[in-house]
Amino acid sequence: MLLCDMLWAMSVAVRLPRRKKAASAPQAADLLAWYDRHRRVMPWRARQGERTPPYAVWLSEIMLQQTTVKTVGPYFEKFLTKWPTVEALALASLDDVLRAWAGLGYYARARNLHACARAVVERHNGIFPDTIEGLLALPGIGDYTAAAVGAIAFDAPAVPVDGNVERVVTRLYAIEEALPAAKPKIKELATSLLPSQRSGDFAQALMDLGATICSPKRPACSLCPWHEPCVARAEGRQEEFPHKAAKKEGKLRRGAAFVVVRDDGFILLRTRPDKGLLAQMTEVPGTAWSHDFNLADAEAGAPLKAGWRRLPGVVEHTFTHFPLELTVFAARVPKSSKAPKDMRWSAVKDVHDEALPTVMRKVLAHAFAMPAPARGRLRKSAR
DNA sequence: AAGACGTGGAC
DNA sequence: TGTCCAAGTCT
Repeated sequence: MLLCDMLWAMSVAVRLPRRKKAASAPQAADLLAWYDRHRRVMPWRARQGERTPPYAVWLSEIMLQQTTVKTVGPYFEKFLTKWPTVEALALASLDDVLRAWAGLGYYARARNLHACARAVVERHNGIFPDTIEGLLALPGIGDYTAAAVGAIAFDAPAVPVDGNVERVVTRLYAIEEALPAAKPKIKELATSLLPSQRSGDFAQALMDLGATICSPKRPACSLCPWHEPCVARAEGRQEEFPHKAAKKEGKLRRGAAFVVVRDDGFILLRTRPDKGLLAQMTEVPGTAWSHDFNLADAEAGAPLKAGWRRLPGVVEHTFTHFPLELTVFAARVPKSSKAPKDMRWSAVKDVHDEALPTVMRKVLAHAFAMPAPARGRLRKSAR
């Protein structure tokens, strides 16, 4: 009797503070336990308890910027095979790196990747710096990547805040402020959850959680290790977060592209300017891409005199900030034809080795009536 | 500090 | 089909 009273009193004393159902603080341990059971397997991710070398962590993180895990996979393998060390990559030519990167997008990453490899070799004796500040000073490494490489490669106490982490944290705390203004607050809250050990696992766990459970649509809250402390979930508003500032859409631009084939099977190519869109990538000659492009004037922009014929349809491509429609002209010229200034002939059979961005691969596919790199982007008939 | 900077996949 | 978005950085 007395014992029962005591136990009852104790349980009340213990439970009362939680009675409010106020969300308890999220525990890193719960996330890490979930991660230990559900961590995804990826080419750059070491087995449990092991650590990926800094070079591989860095390479994967650069490739993963705004790019899906699935897309990155083959590129990561290719780069690691071709250039197994940062020294090897530093020794490569920029053109070789751009050609290997072609198709991945955001080509400034490839130029910075190359510059960063050289900086690590020249300024750090080939050893990646193990501090956030040291990493931040390298080209192509910003807030996110410095924290990611620091945490994953060196277990530095940092939390990388990417789209996944933004989603997880804004839901966890029901942050009403919109992105990107809420970024500092998110970073602060995420850091407050960081455990004293296993920074790298914590970072990857956060991202895995965002990628698999705490997804943009239909998050699987019932499977979430942070189900209980999640404020958005408690309010049934998990899909509302994160709030984002509205983005405006770009205006359509049009232009013409010229595919000229020499009788012996070479096509005319050139290299784009050092700066700006698709900088230093390869393209077929073409007009400027403008809002007021006039098809009637297109042939005036042709690289050389030839019997141009306009191909039916257009090539459609959408960049991050504007959609593009390219009308393609084709011609055949004799073997004796000279390449105009700043242009060169390239064998059709080797053209896939060129640093051709996807939009240019679409143009060539259109001209040669071959399958386009991306399905469903070609309009066959247009008139 | 807002805009430039690619691409492919999911729904 | 169109829209969103994916491990962002640089200027």
